[in-house]
Amino acid sequence: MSNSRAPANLGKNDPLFGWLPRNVTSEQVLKAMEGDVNPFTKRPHSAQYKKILEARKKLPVFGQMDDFLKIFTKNQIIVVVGETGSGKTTQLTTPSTAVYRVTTRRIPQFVCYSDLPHTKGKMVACTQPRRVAAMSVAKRVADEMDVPFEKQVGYVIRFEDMTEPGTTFMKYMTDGMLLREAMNDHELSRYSTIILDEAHERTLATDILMGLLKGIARRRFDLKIVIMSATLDAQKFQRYFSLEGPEKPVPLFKVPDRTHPVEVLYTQTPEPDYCEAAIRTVSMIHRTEEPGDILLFLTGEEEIEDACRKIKLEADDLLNQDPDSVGPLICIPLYSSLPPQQQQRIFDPAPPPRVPGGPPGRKVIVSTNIAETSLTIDGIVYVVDPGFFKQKVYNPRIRVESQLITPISKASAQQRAGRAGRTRPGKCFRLYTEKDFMTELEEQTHPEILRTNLANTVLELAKLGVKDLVHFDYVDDPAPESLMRALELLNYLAALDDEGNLTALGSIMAEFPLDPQMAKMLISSPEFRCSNEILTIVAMLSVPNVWLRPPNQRKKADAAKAMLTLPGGDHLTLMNVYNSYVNNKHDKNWCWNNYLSGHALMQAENVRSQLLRTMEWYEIDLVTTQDERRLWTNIRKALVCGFFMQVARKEGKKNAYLTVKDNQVGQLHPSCGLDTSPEWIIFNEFVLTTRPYIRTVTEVRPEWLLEYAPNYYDLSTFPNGEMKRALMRALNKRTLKTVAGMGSTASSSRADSTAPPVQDMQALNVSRNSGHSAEQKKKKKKRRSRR
DNA sequence: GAGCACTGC
Repeated sequence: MSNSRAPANLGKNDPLFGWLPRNVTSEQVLKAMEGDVNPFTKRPHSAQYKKILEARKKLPVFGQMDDFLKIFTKNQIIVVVGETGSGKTTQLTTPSTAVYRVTTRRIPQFVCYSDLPHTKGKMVACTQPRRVAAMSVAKRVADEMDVPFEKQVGYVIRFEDMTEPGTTFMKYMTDGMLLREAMNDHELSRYSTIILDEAHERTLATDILMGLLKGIARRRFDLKIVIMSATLDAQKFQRYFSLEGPEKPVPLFKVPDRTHPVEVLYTQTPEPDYCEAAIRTVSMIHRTEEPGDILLFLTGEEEIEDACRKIKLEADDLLNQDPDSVGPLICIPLYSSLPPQQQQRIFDPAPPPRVPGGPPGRKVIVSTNIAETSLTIDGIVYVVDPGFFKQKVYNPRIRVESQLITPISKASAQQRAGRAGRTRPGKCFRLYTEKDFMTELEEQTHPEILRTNLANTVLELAKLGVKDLVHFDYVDDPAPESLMRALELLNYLAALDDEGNLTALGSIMAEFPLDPQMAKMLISSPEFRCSNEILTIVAMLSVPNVWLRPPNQRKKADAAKAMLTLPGGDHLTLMNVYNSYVNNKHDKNWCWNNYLSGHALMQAENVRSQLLRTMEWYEIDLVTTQDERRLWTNIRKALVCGFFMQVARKEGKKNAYLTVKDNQVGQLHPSCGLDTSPEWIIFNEFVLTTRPYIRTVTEVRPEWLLEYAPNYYDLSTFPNGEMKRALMRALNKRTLKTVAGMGSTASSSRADSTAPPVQDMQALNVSRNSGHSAEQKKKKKKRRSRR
């Protein structure tokens, strides 16, 4: 075991070195905590720390730390739950002045005092599902341990590595980040203990990490694992992590989470319209309940904005009618696509009384699920819970993801209610009956792995060295159809060979933080001499929508968008927007005047430079063709290399398109910037909203499909129909051209190989397709005449 | 002629 990462100032004679980390007792930890010198920095404890320590000493809660250390030292894997209480109320046990409560937050610190990762050149990792949590918790823990932030205690999230190699031993990180590390270090050998926090959220990354860690634990006896979760899942994890079989569950440590009691009220009868009922309830609280802020949960942007308007109207009416008994009210919307500055408004104080001594004001926050876990707002006393949220569901049969408004789970309902009791006792109004709560709501929200497209995950698993994806030890097995769809896609992309093994190309694809289609397109793009452009397009496709469309300025916003739109296709328009943004020196005012989200564009720039670093690492050239006439054609060919499975052909009239092989009918989305409706298109998304829509589209030529995706467009296996006939016509045209003297090229030989290795892609020849430019000119002329 | 729940790499 190497000590190279241990701080240099730690000598062999250090008393800490003599500790047996696995047998540490609470007395030893207390001694270390109370000593003059901080054992982690070797510097004197700060005055502030000593003051806190004095207060701690008065509290008889150290017994729990002892219990934890006993369990932790004796076992390789344990589950820790924070009991949020159940049933109608939660108990208030100790006053909130308690300085050294044992909470789930403190567990990683106890782990450090016991594990002493810095003495053996290792680290303790603690994962979080969200970036903000990783950052803020790391900061707090550094303070509590009396060590400098971003030194001994640091964090790693995408774009930000706030750790110091050799010094940091307590590392907070997002779950996705640890998964990335595992791709290149399958044993996670840098860590002596790994803590998975918020495991009950069951994010895709946490689920995969759980499977990996269980495997690593069998090989690395020196690795300890702590799973932290809400109560409801505990038994499941205890059984899952048992290396000796589910009848011998791993030990559980319970931490009481202290919050204020929340009174939960149900409606007597079901509410037919939850939005209307929600507004009515907020109004009722405002009229009849004690002062205190309100949090209302709705499902999406439109609902929220609408509710805010109505609540404000009603409250203003009330204020005018009866200024002596009700105070003023502000209503603040909260959802993730709001610019950060507007999100900050939730921390504004409630408005003051209209006249001195009059009834106090009230703040109402109308929010999506974001306020359920990601953002905490102090001062909330009333929660209004209609019982719904929007959930992503994936249909592997037609390969479509959509958002559905669905009832929440009991666990979610409990979490929402808890938001009312953070500062003082509160009330939660559930807009459904108690009977429905008991009988209709599921215990838990379905884990993400059951509801999502697994293409990315399967590629990650392959890169993680998992040989048998179907029999991998999942906490919950994903749907076999989803796995099959993912394997199929990755095979067509040549990331996996016919035996399901990772190819050289697939290995590089996995290194990019992108969907496999986009990674493939980016890696292929130098062959078309347009990697510079594809890089931009990929970055733009990786960030949220850049187009702003404020409800009262839609026409202006649409006009601004039209100015930046290129008729060639939405992908080209995205590139144009990015280039204009850069040419205008990243000016926020320029963004604002053009109804563009400066925030999203900044993100795109960030993503672009991150991807560029990966490209450089793998020596993928950044090039732009000198022949401008061909640039757009080449970009579209590169699109085909990644997205050949997302192609549709025009069918009949009215902009209806039929997707290749999946046979789904969809319309061009109204946001689409094409000025014609071409026969063949390639699309980025097929979305199911009020109708099936095809979004972000660009015209392609059928002969490119045959040429760059010969396996998928193998006409001998293609289902009969108009689509096949159209492709046959294209094939015949191409054969004629080839015979006419362009000479045989790599494409004909490639048609038979299943998974072209990376170097084979060098064989793609760009110079062959000059024949199309004449056709395109004709088309342009046609377009112009129609205007 | 319409939306984008929320994360994460």
